[in-house]
Order: sequence, then structure tokens, then C-alpha cells
Amino acid sequence: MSIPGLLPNALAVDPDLGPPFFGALLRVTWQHVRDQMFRAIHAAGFTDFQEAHFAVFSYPLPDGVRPSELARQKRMSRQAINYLLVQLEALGYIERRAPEGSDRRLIYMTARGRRLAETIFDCLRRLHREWACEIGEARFNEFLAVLKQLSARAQN
Amino acid sequence: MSIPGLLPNALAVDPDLGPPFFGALLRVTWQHVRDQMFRAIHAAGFTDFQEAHFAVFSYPLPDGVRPSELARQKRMSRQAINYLLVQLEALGYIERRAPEGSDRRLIYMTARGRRLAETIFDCLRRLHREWACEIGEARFNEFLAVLKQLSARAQN
DNA sequence: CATAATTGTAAAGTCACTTTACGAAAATTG
DNA sequence: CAATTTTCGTAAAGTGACTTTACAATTATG
Repeated sequence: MSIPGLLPNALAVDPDLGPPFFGALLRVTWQHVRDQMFRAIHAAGFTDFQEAHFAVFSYPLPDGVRPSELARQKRMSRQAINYLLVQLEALGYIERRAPEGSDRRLIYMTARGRRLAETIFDCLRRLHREWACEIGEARFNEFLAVLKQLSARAQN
Repeated sequence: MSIPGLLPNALAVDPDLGPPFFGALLRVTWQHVRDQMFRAIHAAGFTDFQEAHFAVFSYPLPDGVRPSELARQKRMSRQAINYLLVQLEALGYIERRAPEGSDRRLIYMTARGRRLAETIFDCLRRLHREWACEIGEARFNEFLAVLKQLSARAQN
């Protein structure tokens, strides 16, 4: 990465932290996933994809959805989402198209967009394998089950 | 929060997702923690604190550290950190002071900054209690143990 | 059918940065 | 210890990702 002006070496979270620091644990872990996805995307040749575009290319992927619905899902203003959609359309990752029988244009991934999504999935599956190996299959699945429960609660 | 121009209602993650979607689970959970911290901070009266300031007021807290060291920890340029430090200094959350025997000014939290940090800790302890209650004490501690292991691995 | 709400875009403004720059301080080298 | 290199703190200008304001067009509601 080595962005000029950005210094190397990162935070190492003290493994013996008490309750008030699990925010840092979540943050660091999530950032690592995001970093890995971004690297995988660039390594796969999608070098015009920017970090900001993750707002659109994240679960749930944009496929037959209206821009304003997308804005709601991603917690952004319609204008902010459209700003990214204009870019992603110009780069050929998404397109605006009216499904037959309708004249309302929706957002769809293009073939290129779907290849990008597959690259992301591959990366996540690889991380899943690595982590399951490091943590132990059963223990890691239990971890994911708890994470699902917590993220469900986080919807409020 | 109802920022004007930003639409209500958020993403609900499908609880039956396969391996490629734990990125979304981590993201949503982390965002919830961050949201709760931000709300607690404002509810405690620190209404001049902005989301961007989390870059400085996150683990490890700035106490007797040089600006450039802070930049490294937070993975930002010296200029970007200093931009935030100037604001946080003007708002009275941090100060630049040379420890006795030295003439090099370091970053310290002020009394107000420490009250802010305590507010964040209180919020995290509350979330910890709520989650432990919902998930079950033992199961939640096991979850945190795995999260620590993963975040340690994420340092590379 | 009329009125209100929502939608898609546009344009200008703002914030949180990056980029470039530079003199001062500190570390390294000979 | 002197010379050179590296790191440091900060400033100033530029940029990307937004927010704010705006508005005409479409869609929902009474």
C-alpha cells in the first residue's frame, strides 16, 4: 500500500484488555477484512475500484434495486449514493436498466460487476478457511453464530 | 439521528447467510458499537465531538505520545492527525505539553478529555453487560476470546 | 382527481483528508 | 564532533466524498 505521507506500522491491540476495549477488537478485525478484500480486488485487476465504492458493493449487492432503496440500505443520502453510482456506471460495474414491463430504471450489476463480486466472495471464503483453521472449525462456527446474533440485535 | 437528506431505516442482515457474508456481520456490529458510543458522547453533553475525532479518541488513547507516533498508530498522515489535534485542542479535549526535563511537546488528554474517555468506557461496559446477558456470560466471553485471537492475527 | 409525499438529479458548499513543501530538530555516519 | 541524512511538526493548496439546497417528475394518498 505505502501511500506517500502515510506512515508504516499499525496498532497492535493488547491481548489482555478488559471489557471496555472490545470496540477496538471489532474495529481492527473488520478493517483487516476490508483491507484483504481491497487488496484482492486490485490484485484481480480491478484497479479502478476505490474504497468508497464498497458502500455500493457490499451486502446486499445492488441487483434490481432502486437508487433511493439503495440509499436507505447503505444509510446514505440519495445524492451520495448517486455520486458513487455515476462513477460505478462509468467504470462498467453497474448499469441502470428498466426491467421489461416497466419504465422505471433500476440498478443492476454488469457482467464485470458480477466478476468483482465473485472476487470479493473468493477473498471472504479464503479468510473463512484460514480463520476456521486457526481457531478450530467448531469454535469458529460458534463465533459466527454469536456474531450473527449480535448483528441482528444491532439493527435498532 | 435523522440527518436531513439521509433516509431512515437500515440494512437487516439475513441471519441465514453463508461464509462469504461475515464481513457484513462484522461491519454492522462494529457500526452499532460506534453509533452507541457517539450517542452516549452527545447525550453526556459533548456535542462538539465529531465522528472524525474517534480517530484520536480510540484505543490506545493519546496520553504522552508524540503526534507522529499517533499518526502511525492510527494509520494516518502526520498532517491528517494534526488537523484533528488542532480541533481537539481548541475544543479542550487534548493539550500539547512538554513533560518536565524535556522540551519536546507531547499530546495529553485534558481533564475534559478524560471525562470523554470515561463516557466511552461507560458505554462499552453497558454494551458488554447487555450482550453478555443476551448471549450468555460464558458464550460471550468465548466470543471475545476468539475475537482477540482474530484481531491479533489481523495486525499483519 | 387533487394534494401530498417520494424520487432522481443537479449544483454549490463543506469536511476530512492528501499532496507538496519546508525549516527545525534529531539521529546517523564518517 | 562535524557533516549528512532522516524524521518531525506544521502550513497551504488541492481533492474526493460527501451534505445542503433545490426542483421538476413521478408515485402514492384521501
